[in-house]
Amino acid sequence: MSSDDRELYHYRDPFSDDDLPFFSSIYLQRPSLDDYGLDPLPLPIMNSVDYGSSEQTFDLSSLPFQLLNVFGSYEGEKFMSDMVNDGSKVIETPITPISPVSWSSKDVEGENDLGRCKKDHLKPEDEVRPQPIKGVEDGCGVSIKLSKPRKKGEKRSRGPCFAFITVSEVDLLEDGYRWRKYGQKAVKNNHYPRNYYRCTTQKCSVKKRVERSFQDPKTVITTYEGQHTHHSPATIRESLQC
DNA sequence: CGACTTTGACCAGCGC
DNA sequence: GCGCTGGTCAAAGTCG
Repeated sequence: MSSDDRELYHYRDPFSDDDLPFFSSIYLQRPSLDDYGLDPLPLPIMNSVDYGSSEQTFDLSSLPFQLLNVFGSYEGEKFMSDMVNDGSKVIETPITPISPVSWSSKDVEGENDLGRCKKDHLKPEDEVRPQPIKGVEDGCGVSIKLSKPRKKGEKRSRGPCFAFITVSEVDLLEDGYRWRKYGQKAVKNNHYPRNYYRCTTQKCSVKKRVERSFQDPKTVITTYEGQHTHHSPATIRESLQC
């Protein structure tokens, strides 16, 4: 990726605190857009991941940064929202072939460069232009609708999860929630350990895994699992100030 | 002293 | 069944 591209994908001004309430040295990028032959396009803002049949939403708007790529799963099936916004349309890209196994650590294992992972999964003709799948544009942002029936004999999923890639100096991105580290594990094919965090709020079972890419140490892969049963403490703080 | 991190042990799933 | 690997637990240590 060229330096110009990196500049394009900076989350606003990385050296200004004005629009970065939690950190100032992080920018997001499409890690492998070039691999698809896609041109850089204006950034969309994702509002939420809608878990479809469960009628539950993970509020992405609570994250203090824009998401460019979201990788996730629901009921054991993967999706990738490779958001391409041409000003009027948002195209979402399924990860194909859809795996019957849940998107747990095994799926991330050895795929620290998720861009390469996607390329491996996609046939050359698929790389030319993503195939649209269900998507909703609500005027000010984007939601991902997920409603996938579980196949018979499918391994039980631990629940909806999604991951996104950031380029960051720090492993643990400040997302407004409080996390307690409960484990660290060396993972295969990566000399950087994987860290396990749990939301510290009582009765909230959200977990996240954070690992640094072996191939690009600047890249941090954060995987969220579950849904918060409460509002972000940071959001509460902000509302109190208003 | 409470909250949090560290880290070795344990367990389960999976492939062979 | 066995070994490998990832995920979690829990005791001990650290920090404010």
